Amino acid sequence: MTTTSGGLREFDLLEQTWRHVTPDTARRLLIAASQAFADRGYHATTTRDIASLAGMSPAAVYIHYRSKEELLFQISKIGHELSLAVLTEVQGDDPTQVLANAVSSFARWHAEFHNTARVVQYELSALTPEHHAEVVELRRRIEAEVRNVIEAGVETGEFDVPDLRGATLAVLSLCIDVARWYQPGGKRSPEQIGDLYADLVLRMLRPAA
Amino acid sequence: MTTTSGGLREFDLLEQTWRHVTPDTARRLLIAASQAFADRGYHATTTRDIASLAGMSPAAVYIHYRSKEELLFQISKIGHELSLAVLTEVQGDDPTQVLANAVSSFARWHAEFHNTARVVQYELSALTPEHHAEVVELRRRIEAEVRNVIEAGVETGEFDVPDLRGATLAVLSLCIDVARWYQPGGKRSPEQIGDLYADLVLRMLRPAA
DNA sequence: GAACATACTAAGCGGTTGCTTAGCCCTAAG
DNA sequence: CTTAGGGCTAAGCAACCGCTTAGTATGTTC
Repeated sequence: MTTTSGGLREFDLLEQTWRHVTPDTARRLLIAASQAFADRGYHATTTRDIASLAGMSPAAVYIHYRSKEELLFQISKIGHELSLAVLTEVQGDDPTQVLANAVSSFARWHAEFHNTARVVQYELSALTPEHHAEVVELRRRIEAEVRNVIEAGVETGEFDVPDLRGATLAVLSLCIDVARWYQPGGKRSPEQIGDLYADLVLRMLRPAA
Repeated sequence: MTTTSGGLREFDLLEQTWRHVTPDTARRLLIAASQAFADRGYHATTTRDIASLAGMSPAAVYIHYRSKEELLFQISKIGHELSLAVLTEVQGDDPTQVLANAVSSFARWHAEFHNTARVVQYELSALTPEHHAEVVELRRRIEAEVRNVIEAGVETGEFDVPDLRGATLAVLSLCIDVARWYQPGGKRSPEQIGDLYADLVLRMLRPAA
């Protein structure tokens, strides 16, 4: 049973994202770090902030993670994998349905899990070159997933796009940017944002009259 | 005469944005700061980085600016004003033309001046509450400018949108996110991005067949 | 040429950073 | 009861942070 209180609801969503991380203390540190990184940014967050949010001493961080950057990498990697999974799990009878579900789910994910999404989308440059490369490969697969759905719709004649890669870029960009402007207390729920965006994207790709 | 070399071309664009700032040294510091803030982020940039990029000693910063945050505020304020001006200067015979020009120019600005645009879009939370409020007012005017154009098109029947504020949000979001993914060496020029996006947005808002 | 103003630098201050060290507490096997 | 080991903390280290102070070089005014 989840509560409806703002702060606790936020915490529940973070718990949901990181539920597979063990042991318990390592998970609490990841949750604290993703909260802090999303709120203040990676560089503005101190290891003392993270430890304090997790209710521990500053030194406790280094029992479970080698460095502050390793904490960022875990969040970024798992976050990318989750957002990719959201896309690969999408179903539908035809490209129109599949794309509508993909956009709806992907945009909704960036709203609902905007904390994780912000770290995923805006802290790439703080990763070490090796970790950055690993994450870029996941991003390539996310882009390919969306491009393939649009391409399938072009082949059936359901979509009409002048520039496949350009359209893919725009669709992804639209969904990703939700993480920037979304606010939990706002007038649109994550579900409503997903519906709105699925509709707008289908309008954008439909053939002319 | 501008050079075609990457690094110098970038510097020319920054010069163009800040050409009204005087004295000379204050402008050089602003250019250095916007370069560094865009590349590494505000919090990851030190005042020594900025001074060094401007070819001066760390103390020189404080002759022209009260603090590092004041440097950020100047960049953010002027940047917001410039991007608002891009929208207000747009012309056209009908809402369709005006919106196409607005989207084309606004998206193009976020590509061409992606350095400034990144500071404008991603460092809001590093401003003091007073400076933040001042900049939020400019953002409100930017949103209103786009919303009014779309509304005008809905009234003439040129556009068909199920949700005016939702459509405005999506159009703005699309253009703003250009600053995140644009890379100077990429295969699309700022002009091409502007054209692509104007086309996609008009497709999104056109009435059904 | 004396007096002043402006633009800058060298040096450094107090505080904070990521991270380490040394040791304590608790559990559990021998 | 002893001993070993993992999880944690108190204390602190070296480096770095934003910013200040004291002083120097240069040009201008009378």
